[in-house]
Amino acid sequence: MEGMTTTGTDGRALASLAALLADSTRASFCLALLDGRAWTAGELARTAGVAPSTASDHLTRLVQGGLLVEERQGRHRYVRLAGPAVAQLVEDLAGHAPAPPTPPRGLRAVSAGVALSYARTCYDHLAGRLGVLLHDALLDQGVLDRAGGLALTPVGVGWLAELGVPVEPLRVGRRPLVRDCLDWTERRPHLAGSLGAALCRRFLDLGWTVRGSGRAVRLTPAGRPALAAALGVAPDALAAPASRDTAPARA
Amino acid sequence: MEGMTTTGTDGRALASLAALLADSTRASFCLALLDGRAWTAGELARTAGVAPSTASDHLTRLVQGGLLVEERQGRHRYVRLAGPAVAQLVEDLAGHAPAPPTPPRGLRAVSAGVALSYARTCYDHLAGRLGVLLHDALLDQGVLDRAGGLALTPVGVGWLAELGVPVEPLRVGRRPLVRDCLDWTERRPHLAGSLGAALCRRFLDLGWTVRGSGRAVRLTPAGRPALAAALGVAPDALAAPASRDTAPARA
DNA sequence: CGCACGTGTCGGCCGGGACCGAACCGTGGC
DNA sequence: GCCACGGTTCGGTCCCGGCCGACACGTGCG
Repeated sequence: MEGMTTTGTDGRALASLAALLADSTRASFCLALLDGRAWTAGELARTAGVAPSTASDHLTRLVQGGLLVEERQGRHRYVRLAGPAVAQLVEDLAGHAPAPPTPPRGLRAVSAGVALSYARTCYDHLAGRLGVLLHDALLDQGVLDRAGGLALTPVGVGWLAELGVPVEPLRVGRRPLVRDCLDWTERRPHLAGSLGAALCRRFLDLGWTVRGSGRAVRLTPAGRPALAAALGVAPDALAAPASRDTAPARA
Repeated sequence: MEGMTTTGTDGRALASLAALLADSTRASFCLALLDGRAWTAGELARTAGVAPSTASDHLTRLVQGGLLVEERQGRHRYVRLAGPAVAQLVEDLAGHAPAPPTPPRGLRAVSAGVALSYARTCYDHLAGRLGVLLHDALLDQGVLDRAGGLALTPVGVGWLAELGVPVEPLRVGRRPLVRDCLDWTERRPHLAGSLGAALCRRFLDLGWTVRGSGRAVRLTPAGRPALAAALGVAPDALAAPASRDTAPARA
C-alpha cells in the first residue's frame, strides 16, 4: 500500500533523468550541443563560465546518463548529443521554458544574433527565419500536408526526388519522417524529423547553404535563386536581414 | 565573447523547468497525475509516502512553475496537469528514463498491475494493451496512415463520423490531431493527440469502456463486441487478461 | 626530453532544498 | 460551540551536489 504501484516508470527514474538537465551549467551544455556538432570539454567550460574540472565532472554525468556520447581524440574529449531523440527532448523542454527577456547586449552580439535568427541549425535541421520559411513553403507547395497531422504527400516524394533526396532511406529507425519543432526565435514551427535533417544536409551538399560560425548558417549567392525556385517563392523572400547576406556580420 | 549568445532559451530557464521534475517526490506526483484526473494534496502525499506539509510545498512549486493548475473546493486543494502539452512533456521524459526493474510485489499488486497493463488512461487517451491494439487496428483499417508521418486519412474521417466523432472541432488549438505516445508497459506506440483523447472520451460516453479504480479502464461486456466490430477484429482479440474482466481486483 | 595544454581526481567549502514536526487556519459535521 | 480533518506556514535539521583550487596524468609539440 505504501509504495504504490505506478506500474510504469517510477518517480526516481524520471527524477534522475530530469536532474541531469536541472543544473544551469549542464543545461547550457546541452543547449550549446543542440547545434549537432561535437564540442570539447574546454570549449563548453569556457562558454558556460566554469572551471575545466567542473565541466569535466558534468560531462561525465551527462555521458553516464546517456544524454551525451563521447569520442576521445588525443588529449581532447569530444562530446555530442547521443541522438535525435535526446535533441528532441532538450528542444521540447526548452520550448516549454519561459522565454528569457534577453535583449542582446553589445553591437557584436546584436549582429551575431541577427545572423542566428535568420538561419541556424537546430541539432541537424534548419531553424530560424529560413527554417520557418522552408516549412511554410513546403506546405504551400503541397509537399507537406497537415490535414490529418503533418505528413509528406505523394507530390512531396516527387519533389524530393527532383532535388536528389531519396525518401525510402529516411524511413529507417524509429525517428519520425517529419515533425514540427518549435522555433525559439520565431515561436512558430519549423521542419524536423529525418526529412528535415536530410534537407538540411542536401542544401549544404548542393552548396546552397554554408555553415557560418557556431551554429549559424548562411544562404549562398548561388543558393538563393536555386532554393527560391525549388520552393516556388520570389528570391527576395529569402533575403537575409539588413546586413549583407554574404558577410557574417563583420567584426 | 565570454557570456556567449545562446539566442534562445537560456540555460537557467531550462534548468529551473527541469528542476521541477528532478525530485522523486514531485516526479511521482506528475506521474500519478498523468491519469488526467484531479487529485487532492493529501492523496498525492499518501501515494508518495511524504508528510502533508512536504506535499503542500511541492505542489506550490509545481503550480508556480506552470506544470500544474489548482482548483480549491472547500477544504480540499485539487490539482491536475496544466494541459496536454505538460502531459506530453512528462510522458516524453518518462519514456526516455530507464525502465524500472520492478517486478510487482504482492498478490494484490500483481492483479492491479494486470488490470493496468490491459487498459488505462494516459492523461486523456487510452493506453495499455488495449491502447496499442486500437492504434494498430486503426492503421490496419486505413483510418490512420504513416506513409509520410502519422496522419488521419480521408477514410478515417468517414469512419469517425460513423462512430459519432466529428473531426473538425478537434483541429482547434496547437495540439496535434494524432500523435504517437510510447506505451510504458508495451514499449510500443499508442494513439495520443486530440483525436486519441476524443476516441477515449467517446468510448466512455458510449458505455463501451468504464473507469476502474485509479487510472484503470475496463471494456464492458457490451463494449467488447461493439469495439471489435468497429475495429474489424475478432472479439476474442479484445479479451482481457486471465482474471475476470469485470471485477477490478477485489479489495 | 621537457614543457604546455587539455583533462581527470581529490578534498573541502558552501548553498540550496527536501524533509519533518508542531503550531495555525479554515471548512464542514455534530 | 466544539471537534475532526485537510491544508498551510514556520523553524530546524541534514544531506546532496555544484564549485573551486591543487595536483596528477597523458598527449603532442618543440
